[in-house]
Amino acid sequence: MPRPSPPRSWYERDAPTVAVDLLGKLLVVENGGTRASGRIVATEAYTADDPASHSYRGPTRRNAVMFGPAGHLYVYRSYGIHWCANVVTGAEGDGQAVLIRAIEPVEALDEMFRRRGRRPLADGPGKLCQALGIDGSHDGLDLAAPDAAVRIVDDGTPPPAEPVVGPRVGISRAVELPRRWLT
DNA sequence: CATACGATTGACT
DNA sequence: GTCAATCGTATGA
Repeated sequence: MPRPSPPRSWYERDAPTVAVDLLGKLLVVENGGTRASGRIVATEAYTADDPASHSYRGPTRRNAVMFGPAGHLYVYRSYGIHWCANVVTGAEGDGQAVLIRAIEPVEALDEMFRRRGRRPLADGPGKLCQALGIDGSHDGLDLAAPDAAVRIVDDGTPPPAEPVVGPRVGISRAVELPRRWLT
């Protein structure tokens, strides 16, 4: 039997460590009676000492969840248009999170296409939130709760033996920091 | 109060 | 390759 959902302590490690361990896990969302999921294939770690991180300048109303306990979902609006989902990591008050950058669709592909209206389905942080139906109402959700609408699931698929460290994208500061991982 | 801008995406040259 | 969409947030007057 796969371990359905990692315990909170799994999320309480540093963001770069959790970012690598998230690769290969399933991101599962239950919405209006339907269950959609995808395998996480790209992540990026953000810490408070990173000028590109929302937490760099301390807690604000938007990033409050980042400074809360690990294992919660930090969802923010990007460019006034898209939603992006992060997993909060580290100790409470650290301001760490891992951005889910891409998934490979696994369950409910038709539902994803219905939500997206086009392909590709989920190869970017905004696209995967649209495909899975993640929005601002999920901000602060506890991923470690057994009955949570959004969960991280370990289905036994091993993580990549050697995750690739890729260049950071979509940001204008600290582009050189090796914090983005791909399978 | 004013305003510049973004952890993106999609359309277009 | 370039660029607009679109609006909440952060920052400074």
